[in-house]
Amino acid sequence: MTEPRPTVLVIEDQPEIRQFLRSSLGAEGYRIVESPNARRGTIDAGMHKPDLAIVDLGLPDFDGVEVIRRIREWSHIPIIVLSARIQERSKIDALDAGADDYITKPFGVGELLARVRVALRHATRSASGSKVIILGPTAVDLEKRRATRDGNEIRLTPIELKLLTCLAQHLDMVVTHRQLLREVWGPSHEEQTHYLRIYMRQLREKLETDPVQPKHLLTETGVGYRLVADEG
Amino acid sequence: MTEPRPTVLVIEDQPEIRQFLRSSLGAEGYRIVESPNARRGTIDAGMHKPDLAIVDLGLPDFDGVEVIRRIREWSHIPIIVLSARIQERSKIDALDAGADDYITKPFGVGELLARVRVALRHATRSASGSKVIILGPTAVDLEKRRATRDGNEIRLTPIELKLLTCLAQHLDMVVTHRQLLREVWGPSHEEQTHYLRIYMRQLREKLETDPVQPKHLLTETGVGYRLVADEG
DNA sequence: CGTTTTTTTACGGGTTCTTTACGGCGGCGC
DNA sequence: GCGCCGCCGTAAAGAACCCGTAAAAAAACG
Repeated sequence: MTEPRPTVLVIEDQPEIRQFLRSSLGAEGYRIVESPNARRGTIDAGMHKPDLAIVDLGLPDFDGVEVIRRIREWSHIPIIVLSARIQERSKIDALDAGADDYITKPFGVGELLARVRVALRHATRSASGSKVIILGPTAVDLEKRRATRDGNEIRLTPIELKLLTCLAQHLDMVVTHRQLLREVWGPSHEEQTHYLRIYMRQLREKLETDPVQPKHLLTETGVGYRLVADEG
Repeated sequence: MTEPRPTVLVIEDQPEIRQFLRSSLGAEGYRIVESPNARRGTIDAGMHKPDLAIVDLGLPDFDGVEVIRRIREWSHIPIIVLSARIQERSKIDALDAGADDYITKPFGVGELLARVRVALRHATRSASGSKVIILGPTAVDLEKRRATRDGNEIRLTPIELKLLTCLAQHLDMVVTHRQLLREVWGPSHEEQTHYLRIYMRQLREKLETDPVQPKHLLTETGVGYRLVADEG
């Protein structure tokens, strides 16, 4: 809207993938800044102040997770992680470190652009929104701790609300199991992922039209959960 | 409106955020006073007598919650808390200490200005206008410390009135157990939640049409209570 | 001294949280 | 292809917690 050309920083060592990203994103009108390694990446992030960063995890000099940590020390821009299937573990580490989303190689143009759009939209939305999220027939006001469905009030327990808040703060983005458990139950319960299964079901029961095929409270197998809201 | 230029005190250590606040609020015509740390912040608050204070929780010298306590010792100006911590814990602490609102980083201009407006409006209203709350058949005038039901006066004990006032100051919002106990009985009685149960029942008996199914004095299980008034 | 108000004590019922158990689905190795 | 295993969803029951209610004792008040 107001921004004519969002700037995307790409931190990636493999030339072919850089080429691919450059042409895909360039065709959509994004301005691209490329960094071939982690060191340059952190520097370029500070210099160019991009609107979005795409970071490969397998970098030659040091780990992509470290790049994310350093960027997160001073900036809240959305970060999308690029990972091979083998790096399942470090993918989750990256999300825990502050990344917002991930794409598993190999990937296509469509998926890439979709996630980039979502990430940028999230940035502008979280910047200028009152904290009311619309999920189909239900609306949740996190400030007032109240939820309505088709106009009628529905009751949310403290834990349900904490979970929802945590997911809403990373709207449209992935939140890992560890993150959720740490925020809601505390660091000592980081391993008890079955809590999440139970409460996600309850939340779906209360919020979703069809709890069996959720449209908003989505599960990212092996990683965490994602809350997708409607346009306001 | 009547005030030409409300003064906003910003207590924040990070220069970028100070810059952001200065430009955002300055463009709206507010006068800005900036303090880089907690110590200066409490001093500046006393010197400049601002109409509103924005306080970061993560300050270098001592905690933002402490700043709030010190300001609250002598002033009732609205205080908005700024924090990167998502934890529910510090949020509750800040509100308990006397903060009025809470913004989680990152945030945008729109959200900031909206909250500032709300806070200032709240302040001028509670300062000037005679505050009368309508709860179905009963009306409560907090200024005159009187309540009527269907026109006849009903007697409220001092504690009942304090509780009602405390809830009314955060109309439509949840007030935590601790907050209520602290305001009414003092900090040393923060644990005795059974006081609340007893007095809430008494209040409902006097105010509600059907005390068993309250329409205005609502309980938020595990958190606190909420007062909902009718539209005026 | 009598009345009003506050504090103390006790109990029952309801909600919420935790624990435990089972079945389905998909990947992965054999 | 087949069975194993990890991950997820579902269900239900037990425990823990919170809330409302009642009533008596203590304190404050005039």
